[in-house]
Amino acid sequence: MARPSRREHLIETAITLFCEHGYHATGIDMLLDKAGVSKKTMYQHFRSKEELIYAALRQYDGVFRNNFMKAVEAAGKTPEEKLLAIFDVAHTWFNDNKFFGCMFINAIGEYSEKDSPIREISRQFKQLMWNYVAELAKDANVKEPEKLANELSLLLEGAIVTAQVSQKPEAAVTAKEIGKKLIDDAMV
Amino acid sequence: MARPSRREHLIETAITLFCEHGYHATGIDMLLDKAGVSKKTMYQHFRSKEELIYAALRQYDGVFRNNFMKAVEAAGKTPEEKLLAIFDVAHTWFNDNKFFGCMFINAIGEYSEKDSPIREISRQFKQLMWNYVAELAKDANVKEPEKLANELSLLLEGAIVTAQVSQKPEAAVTAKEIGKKLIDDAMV
DNA sequence: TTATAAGTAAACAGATCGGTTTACTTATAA
DNA sequence: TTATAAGTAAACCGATCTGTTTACTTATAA
Repeated sequence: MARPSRREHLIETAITLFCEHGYHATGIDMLLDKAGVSKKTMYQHFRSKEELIYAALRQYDGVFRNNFMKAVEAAGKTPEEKLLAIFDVAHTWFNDNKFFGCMFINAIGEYSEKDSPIREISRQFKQLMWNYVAELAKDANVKEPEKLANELSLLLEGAIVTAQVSQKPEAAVTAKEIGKKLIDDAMV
Repeated sequence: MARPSRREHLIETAITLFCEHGYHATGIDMLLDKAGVSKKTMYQHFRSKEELIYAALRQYDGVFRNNFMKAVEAAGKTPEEKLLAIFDVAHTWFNDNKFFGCMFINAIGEYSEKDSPIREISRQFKQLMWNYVAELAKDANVKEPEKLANELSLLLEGAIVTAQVSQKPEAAVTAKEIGKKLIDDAMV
């Protein structure tokens, strides 16, 4: 038994290393050493490194969005508050010393082939995040919820990259201020 | 002679490949094959692959900012127009079929060590871009030019990543609309 | 008890990595 | 003409890459 545990642990380790060092730079040997799992076991669970990358991205997709949404719901009561809380949650994220930017943005940088499954997963993740923002916007009864979702999503991306590249976690505050203006403008 | 030509050509090739495939995924052999330059010659010009990466980033830093600023100046007369033109220039960039996101953002994703020279060059590039936006903002006599520079820079980052990951070059339009609001609000 | 499934450690494979060296070929300028 | 600098092609190096295989060790459940 103990089957789910091994697989899970490999994915967890993979997420950690891919986040910090990137995908090509993370070797299988290093990963297995860190995970304390033998090579045979890994290749029993995943057919290739790419399969492990897919699994890691898929797992992270679910976990991240779940945590993110929970944190947003916890931080705001009304839909408007929740929309703004997005940036507070992001701020907390940026200040984590294990913050290395968005795993999916980083993945796209290393896999540029247009039909790559890795790109597809990343695109889907962003779509699902957008869906969530759009839902909140609809709940808030704003004029054009999808437009507002576009705007707030773009602000979030900008904050993530600014926090990552320019080492400015306070980019979340800038994004929040802009977001507040846009939400106010969009309120009926 | 012909010395500058070889070095330049290696850097040009490096920029192209690093942009499209990333840094770790681009092997020296592949690069040299594409450049039509022998290995010995390359290692005569650059002490290591990392040195070539530095040189490529530095070159791209200069060229990109020069082209970007020229395009912005050409597209707008008044400082306000120029501030908005940033997003038009970005839009054109996003629609280039050789658009693979920002070279520096992608670099950060592969090199996470805090004191890495690659990170430093990338941080500097973003700083210099910010400086330019801040200059334009000052010329436009807005209330808080540096705050506006923070905001517009963040919007630009957001647009770049959205165009790259979600394959939506029209993110530039979204960013421009938000930018217009912020500029208008900041006008004295 | 014993068959089975899942694990480990480690050798191995072939390719590729970054980087060096050797032998030969230009081109140029004194 | 000839010394020099810069180039090429290709062999070579040790390390590392992804992935496979072998031999042995658990743990579990019939």
